[in-house]
Amino acid sequence: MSDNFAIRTSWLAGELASAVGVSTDTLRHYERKGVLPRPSRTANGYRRYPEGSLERVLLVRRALSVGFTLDQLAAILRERDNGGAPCRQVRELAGAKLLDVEEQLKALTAMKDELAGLVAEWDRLLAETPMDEPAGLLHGMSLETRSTKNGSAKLPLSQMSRKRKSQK
Amino acid sequence: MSDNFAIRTSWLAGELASAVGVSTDTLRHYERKGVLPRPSRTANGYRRYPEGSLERVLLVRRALSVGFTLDQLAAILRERDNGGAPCRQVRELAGAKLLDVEEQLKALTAMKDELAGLVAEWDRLLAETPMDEPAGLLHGMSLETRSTKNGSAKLPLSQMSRKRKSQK
DNA sequence: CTAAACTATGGAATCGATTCCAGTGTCAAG
DNA sequence: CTTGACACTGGAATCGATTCCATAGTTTAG
Repeated sequence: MSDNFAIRTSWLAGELASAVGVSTDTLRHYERKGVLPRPSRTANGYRRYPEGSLERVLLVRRALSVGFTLDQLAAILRERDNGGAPCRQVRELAGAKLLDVEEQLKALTAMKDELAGLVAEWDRLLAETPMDEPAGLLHGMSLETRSTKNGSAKLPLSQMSRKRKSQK
Repeated sequence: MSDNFAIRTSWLAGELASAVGVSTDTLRHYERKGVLPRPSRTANGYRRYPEGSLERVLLVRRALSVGFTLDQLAAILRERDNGGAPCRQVRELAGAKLLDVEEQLKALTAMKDELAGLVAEWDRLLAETPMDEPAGLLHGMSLETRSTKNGSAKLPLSQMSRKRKSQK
C-alpha cells in the first residue's frame, strides 16, 4: 500500500479523505463553504490538495466539534490564510469564540466529573440490584438545568434555554 | 399569578410548558417522539398532564443535555414506564457519552490553544498596522456566538464520521 | 476492450430538536 | 356576541453538517 500519509506532499481527494476519516463529499462541502481553499487541479481536473491539507482538515474537524459553524470558520480561516490583519468583525468573532471555548472547557470538565461520578455510582447500584428492580438510574442525574444564559455551542446545558428567532 | 407550580397535581399544556421553560410545541414533540406518555384528556380534549410530569420533562431535558437522543430516551423510558429495568442500557449510553466528553475535552483544549495563538498573532498585526482598510468582509456574520441554534448540536468527534442509514 | 475504481458536478435528501403554520375548538371576561 | 388567550391538529419549515444521487470523464489492470 502507498498510504504513506505522513510523507505526502500532495493529496488526491480520496487519499486525503481517508487519511482524516471523512468522505470526499465532505471535503467538497468544506470547499464549497470556504473552510478549505480551492485546491489546484491536475491535468485531468482532479483536485490536488497541497501539503498541509491533512492538518487543515483536522483543524476544521476540531473546530466543528467544539461548536464552530462552517461559516464562522470560513471567515476566520480566510483571514488567517491571507496572512494579514483581520477585519475587526473577524477578530471579534475569534475573540468571542475563544471565550466561548474557555467557558465550555469549564462546563465540560464539570460535566465529565459529574458523569463519571454518576456512572461509578450506577455501577455500584447495578452490582447490588437484582435485575428486575427499577433502581431508577436516570433519577440520579443531578445535572442542574441551570439556565446558563447560554452562549456555547455544543454545551448542551447552556443551549437548553429558550432561543427566540425574532428576539434578536 | 397562580403559578403555584410546586403544588400542582395536574397540568395543562401551557402550565407545564412554562413551568419547565419549554414551548407547548416541544411538549407535543416529546409526546410524538415517545419520551412523554400520552396524557389523558379533559372533557374538552385538552391534555391533562399527571402529577409527576414536571419532573419527567426535567429528566428529559437533563438527559438531552448529556447527549441522549430523543429516540434513545424514548426506548429507555418506554421500557421503564411499563415496568422494565433499562438500567443496563442507560449505563451503556452514559458510558459512551462519558467517552465522548473526554474526547471533547481534548478537542477543546487544542482549540483553545489554536485560537489563542491566532488571536494573539492578529492583535500583534493589528497593533502595528495603520487602520487604512475597513475591510468589511463578513457581510451578515452575526458575532453572536450563536450556539447550537438547534438540532445537530454536539457531534462527538468520535462519531463525526459517516453514519450509514441502513447500517446500524 | 472492458471492468473496476477513481475522479468530477450540482442539486436533493437526511438527521434531530425545535419551531412555525393554518385552520379550528373552548372558555372566561366585557 | 365578540374578543382574546388558551387549546387542538398534522404537516411543513428551519438550521447545519453530511450524505446521497445521477451522470459522466480518467486511469489502471486483466
